[in-house]
Amino acid sequence: MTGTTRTLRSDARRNRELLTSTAAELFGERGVEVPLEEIARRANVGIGTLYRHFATRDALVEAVYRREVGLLCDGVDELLRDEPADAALATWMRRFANYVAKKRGMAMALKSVLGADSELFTYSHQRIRDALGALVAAAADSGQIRDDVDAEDLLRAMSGICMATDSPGWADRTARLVDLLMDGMRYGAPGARTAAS
Amino acid sequence: MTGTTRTLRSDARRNRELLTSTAAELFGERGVEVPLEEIARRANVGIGTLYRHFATRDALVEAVYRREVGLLCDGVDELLRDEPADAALATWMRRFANYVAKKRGMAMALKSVLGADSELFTYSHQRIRDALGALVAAAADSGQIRDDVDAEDLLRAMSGICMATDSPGWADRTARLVDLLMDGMRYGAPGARTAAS
DNA sequence: AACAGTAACGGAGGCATCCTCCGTTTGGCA
DNA sequence: TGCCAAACGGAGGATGCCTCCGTTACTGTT
Repeated sequence: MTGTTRTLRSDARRNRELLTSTAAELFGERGVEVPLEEIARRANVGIGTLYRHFATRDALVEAVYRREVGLLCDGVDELLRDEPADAALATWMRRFANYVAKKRGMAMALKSVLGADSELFTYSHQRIRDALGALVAAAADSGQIRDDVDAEDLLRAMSGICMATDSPGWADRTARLVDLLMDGMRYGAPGARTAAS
Repeated sequence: MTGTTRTLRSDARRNRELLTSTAAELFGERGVEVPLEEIARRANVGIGTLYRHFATRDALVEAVYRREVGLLCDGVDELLRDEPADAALATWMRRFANYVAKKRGMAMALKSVLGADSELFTYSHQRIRDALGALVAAAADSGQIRDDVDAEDLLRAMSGICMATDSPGWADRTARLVDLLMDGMRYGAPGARTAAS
């Protein structure tokens, strides 16, 4: 019924993927203004192919953005497999901060085109909130943090922390703030390990 | 000592002014993406002149932004001369909302280039806060609103109101909210006129 | 395995915009 | 009045955008 999902031919799917990942690289290296021709060249496809998949620059930026949010959020499972839940939570928060720092330019480019209330933002907010929610739940379940931490609140706090990722020394400041949050969440948790002291 | 203020030759000053006002017009009509050549043409100057005054598009956008903030804030005096202080305050808040609605694209363009913490934003925030402060003080002095209204708080409220200036019906909603704020400020004021009922 | 048929590809080329460069003009001072 | 640095204007080279159409190669069929 939805119909939209007409299966792509294999080469088309490959090229599309190739284009978004290449674009992600280049956007990261040199900002959203890189010539589309260069993206196509680096991905070893013709410029025509790029335009068929992404009719406008914004469409490409949007696709890249979606992909990045996806990668960030999909990382959660692996993280939870590899470290204790509280460490995983801390790692992910740091990763999130880095992500925001790197992608700022892209987010701005998007906003200027879509208006802050578009479906894309609702989607990515939800996506991120869920990832964070999973981490918080896991850490709370294992008793490593308190069980009254709300993911939405935590996300808001993170946004605040990430506001100033261009001022000098932001990396350190961010790290300290993340630690602070972690300590706050560990305080009074069943599993005891009350940080520092 | 500051040196920067080397006096411009009269024709240069005239052209510079002409360029910013023309650019303001065109940005308003068709967004920040208008060809620079067109701006130059409409201002009756050569493209070279435009580039001499504004080395990059961003420099021009910034100049226009500064100018607009200036105009908005300078309007306060006239407003206070022409209407009672509380009406002036209301008018200005409405004007502010309109301004934000119109200039959103421009602000976004700037942000994506400057980072949210640049001097420009500090400056314009201060400028706006002062304008609002003057209006609030005047209205409080004349007893038309309470005297415990903080301009900074009011500005924050306005920002909130202006967040959604692209959703349908924003104009009406904004007007109602401004009225609401005004009523709130009038409530319990010495000069009595407690709105509605 | 050979064969459509069609989805997808590639890139030349036309068009728009950017921005530099330099010959010409002009305001302002002595 | 005459000088000259400051300012002007716009031609043109460089770059990037995007369309269009001839070519390539998946995929389902016999």
